[in-house]
Amino acid sequence: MRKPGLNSTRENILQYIHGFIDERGYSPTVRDILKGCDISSTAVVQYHLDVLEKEGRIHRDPEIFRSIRLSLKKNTVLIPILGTIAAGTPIPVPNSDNWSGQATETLEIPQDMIGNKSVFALRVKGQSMIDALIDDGDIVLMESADTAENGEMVAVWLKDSEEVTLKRIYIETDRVLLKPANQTMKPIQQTRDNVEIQGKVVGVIRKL
Amino acid sequence: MRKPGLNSTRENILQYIHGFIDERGYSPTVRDILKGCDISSTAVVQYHLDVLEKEGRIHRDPEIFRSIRLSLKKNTVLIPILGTIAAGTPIPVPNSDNWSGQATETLEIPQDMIGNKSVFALRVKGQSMIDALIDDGDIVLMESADTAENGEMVAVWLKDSEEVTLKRIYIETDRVLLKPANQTMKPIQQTRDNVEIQGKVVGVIRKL
DNA sequence: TAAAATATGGTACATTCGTTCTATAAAAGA
DNA sequence: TCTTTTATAGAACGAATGTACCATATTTTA
Repeated sequence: MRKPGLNSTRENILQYIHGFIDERGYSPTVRDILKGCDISSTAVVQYHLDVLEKEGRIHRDPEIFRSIRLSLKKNTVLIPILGTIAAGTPIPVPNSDNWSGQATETLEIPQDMIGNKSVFALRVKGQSMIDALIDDGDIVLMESADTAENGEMVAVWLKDSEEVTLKRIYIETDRVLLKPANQTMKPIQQTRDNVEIQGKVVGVIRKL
Repeated sequence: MRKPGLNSTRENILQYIHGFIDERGYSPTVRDILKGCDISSTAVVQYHLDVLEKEGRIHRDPEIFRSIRLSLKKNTVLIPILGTIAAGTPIPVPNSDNWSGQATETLEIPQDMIGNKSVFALRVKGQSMIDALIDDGDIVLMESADTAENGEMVAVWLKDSEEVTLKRIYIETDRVLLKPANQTMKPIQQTRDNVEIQGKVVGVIRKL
């Protein structure tokens, strides 16, 4: 067989459909694909479309012209707003159960803001994050994680004071430095076993 | 003539097309519209489609089935990032000339973040806006305006110090109060003729 | 190597569907 | 009222297009 997923005719067709829709705003016909992919018979196109549909990568409606739809997402993504974060609140970690469509509220954001990462959103309540330049009512986009690179903005759970706060993290050998985003404010020190990373902050959205 | 824009056949058609695309993912044919809008001749549909296209509300490609596209925006909008704002920089006000496609960079944001307002974006340089919880690199969404309601976040040009700053504005009889978004910081007073409103801030986006 | 699965080609039918032509009615402007 | 514009109607032509049938090549599996 040909290269499993790469340069095969079928991947070409898929890519062609994608580009066609992108450019023209509607789907190509069998014969558009035929020309666009240098195929010499409509039956071949039909054959590959049948396979692609069985694989769930496209949808078609029988006997309806230009009805091909890609199963790909668009360039915007629906993010579930899982809840509220405030000082003293642990972050509700999303698991595959409570995830699907059950978030009472969602937020549509451009896909390039989050890349491929699995992201959820939290509404910030109160001014407790204000030293990270995050105000009451702001929405933070979070990626769940329990580790982080130095300098990343993370949500950390401080065990002794029992609160969550957003800070830039710098892990050193014997301690952890938590710096507010606001450079005029001083970093705080924590012992390594007192901080528990809950997630990385990948974005902030403020509607006024 | 019928009600100018409301319940006319043409508006029905437009709404039907919108719903059809939303639901099926491709455009209706002339005959789909015929059935969906209780019209008894394809020529009538054709006639209204011709008018709609002349009005610029739809696009079609001749002799291509299901090629109707709505001129409506999707639920995301491309915002031009017109430039950079920093302390001391006046805001470049967009006029119809420099607007079209010439902004070197654009930002795709959800349409419900700005409603119907005409909005542009500025990248914030430096920490000069940090007391308004706006950091270096943040993008502010602005609506040009030279007046504002009390309590709105506005970009104001301070004549004496020759700088732009983002603050909440409260106009009183004899003076203007400018409050940072950060409630722990004190407001500053200005005489009314020293402040010049450049625009309203309608959103903040921070990518991390 | 034989058989089965997968991929490619050629052709043609039947429907779908954009378009056009003509006629008539209703509304607006003069 | 007469004319012009706008809207509705019926029908039909012909091109666009999904689909089916058959044959053949290529690759995989046994």
